[in-house]
Amino acid sequence: MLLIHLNATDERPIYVQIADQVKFAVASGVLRTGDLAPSVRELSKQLLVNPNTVSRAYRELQGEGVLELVRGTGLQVTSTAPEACRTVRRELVRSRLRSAIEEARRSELDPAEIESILREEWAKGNGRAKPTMGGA
Amino acid sequence: MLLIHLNATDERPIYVQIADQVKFAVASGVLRTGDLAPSVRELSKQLLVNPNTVSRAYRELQGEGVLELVRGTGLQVTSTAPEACRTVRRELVRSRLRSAIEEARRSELDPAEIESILREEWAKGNGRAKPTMGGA
Amino acid sequence: MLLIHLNATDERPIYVQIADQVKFAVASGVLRTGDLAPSVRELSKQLLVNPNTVSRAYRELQGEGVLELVRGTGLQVTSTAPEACRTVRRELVRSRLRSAIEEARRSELDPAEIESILREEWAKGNGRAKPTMGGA
Amino acid sequence: MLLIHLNATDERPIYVQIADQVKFAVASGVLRTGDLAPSVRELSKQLLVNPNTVSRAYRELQGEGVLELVRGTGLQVTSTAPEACRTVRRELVRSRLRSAIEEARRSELDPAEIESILREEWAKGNGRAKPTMGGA
DNA sequence: GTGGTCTAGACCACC
DNA sequence: GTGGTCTAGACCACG
Repeated sequence: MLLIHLNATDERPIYVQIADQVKFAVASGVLRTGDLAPSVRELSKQLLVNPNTVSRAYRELQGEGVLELVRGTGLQVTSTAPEACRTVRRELVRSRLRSAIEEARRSELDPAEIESILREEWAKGNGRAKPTMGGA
Repeated sequence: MLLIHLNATDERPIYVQIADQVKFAVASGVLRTGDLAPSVRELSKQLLVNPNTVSRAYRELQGEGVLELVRGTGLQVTSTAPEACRTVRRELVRSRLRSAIEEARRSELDPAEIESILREEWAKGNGRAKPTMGGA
Repeated sequence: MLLIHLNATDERPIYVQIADQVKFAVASGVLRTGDLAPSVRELSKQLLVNPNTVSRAYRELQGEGVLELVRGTGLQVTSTAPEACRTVRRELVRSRLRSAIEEARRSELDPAEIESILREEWAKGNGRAKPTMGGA
Repeated sequence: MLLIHLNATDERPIYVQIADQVKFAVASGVLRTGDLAPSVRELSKQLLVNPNTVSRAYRELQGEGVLELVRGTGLQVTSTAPEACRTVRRELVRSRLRSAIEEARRSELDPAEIESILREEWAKGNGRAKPTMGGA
């Protein structure tokens, strides 16, 4: 079962958050070609969100060729989706990181300080096995 | 004289961009306690923006205690602003970076790959004088 | 349904009157946590006021944590609002009374006379059920 | 020498605060018929206020017959001023108290609570010799 | 349907 | 000159 977590403080539209997470699920193999996405009703109930919102997320995903409608059955992950989502995922991640970094630069905060923040935040979520960034 | 530059591609509202840049100016000492912010009319002319929009930015800044109204004179940088703006700036930068990094993790992209993206993007904007991140 | 009454003779801006009355409504339980404030358009129609004016009142209320935006739905009374509004109301009332009294004192009018004015004005609006102030 | 104290948090225009306090000074005998009001320059220096502001206060006072221009000398307290100011003072005090009380009522705060606030605030500034309000 | 943003322009009070 | 308030109305994103 697909787990999607909405972040109320996230300023991005809910439907974008949903669509992105579906893409992530496809990229990481949680959803595979031929799998059905959760029904609009089910997911909307689970997320306590208006069905229109889920619907819109799915519409976007159809537009991007990630899901396709199989009449009488539901929305199925396409055969091209996994590959595409892996690429998309990389670019999504990159673009968000880039824009955050760019904005940090625009703030005219001391670059050294930005870098130290970056290191701290990156280190935070890493188990002791992965403290590579920043080295020594 | 305070230089503010609007970025049309920036998705944030104009008034937020203005307010943030004023805060950054205060944080970096370009505007000091007691200085007057550029007048609403002047700044609106300079930015080719409606006076109401500038006004709104300034109102937010009053609400945050960065500016205070001196009747008939203009909006003055408060005595508490510089310190506050420095903190705010740091936290603003940190929180944006953090949320981008958190989402990257949620994407279940290989952490090593995230780290490499991070390094690349950070390196991009740095002159050759500052290639420290990532170390040796 | 929330009843708001604008007072043309009141020197305070319309948007402040609206915001205050919403706070009072929350304080007195007419609006409860989770309730939606009247929509901007609806209230603006009811009060014969520009939607922007209502909007501004609501924006202040968001800034004070009384209302929060539920995207596509409306503005909801927050969980912390009722308690906060009760406190705010009390302090608002107190501070207005205090400053009026302080100024009365600064006028060097005979204190006995001030007190008699106070009693008169307080008595004015009280039904016969509440003539307690000033004792006997 | 006339002591005037401006209250920055007071929302009333500065010129009104000045004019009112001059009237209070006349009412209480600090300034008497024939006395000269402090010069515009002197008072503006003392209050750290724009001379125009003092000027405007004096203009109002001339309009109300409290001061009159004696050419080459300054602004003199008129013969009718003391009597007039005593009346005006009473009405000023009353009207501010009244409007504060009216607003308290509009807040729908429990009247008993308003009354208790009123008593507290009134008691605050009274020496032990004058705890009359509210009786026992 | 909801609110948010922005423009244009009027009017006012204050200094 | 300064900012504040308000109106009128357009456009957009979200649900």
